[in-house]
Amino acid sequence: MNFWLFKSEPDAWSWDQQVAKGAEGEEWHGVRNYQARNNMRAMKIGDRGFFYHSNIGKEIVGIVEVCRESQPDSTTDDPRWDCVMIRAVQPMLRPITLEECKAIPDLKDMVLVNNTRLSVQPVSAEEWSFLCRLGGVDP
DNA sequence: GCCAACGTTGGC
DNA sequence: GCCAACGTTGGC
Repeated sequence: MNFWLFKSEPDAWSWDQQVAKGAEGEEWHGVRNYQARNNMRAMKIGDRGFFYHSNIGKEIVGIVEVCRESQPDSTTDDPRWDCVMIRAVQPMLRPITLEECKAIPDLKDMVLVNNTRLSVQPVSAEEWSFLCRLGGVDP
């Protein structure tokens, strides 16, 4: 299984909205960046990811699961763009801020810390378990 | 609101 | 294929 991180501005799409979608999940549409798209294309059903609030909060707030593999993005006719569907699994018991991640030596290589602009990014297994422990949830 | 980092576009 | 101009993201 691989691990990922999905960024969203809570003004546009928040964790609460994601939770409200329930087990059905929601398309992670609107991504118009090749790197982010390629990351989604690499995802398998059951892969897990962190849900991160950018701009407001700047923290990891929950855990999601890929529930449909990459398919054409329904919000565009442009065939270049597709996206996965994700569903909320559980909230972080304790959200983890970007500030915190930056201060932790074990996380110094995290994409979140080093490439602020990539909206869908990989997370290593080590980073995943570390952050889950920190956030009070099961890896 | 500003600006750094980065991606994309388009002229040559 | 290079690179300047421009647009966007997202932290601060």
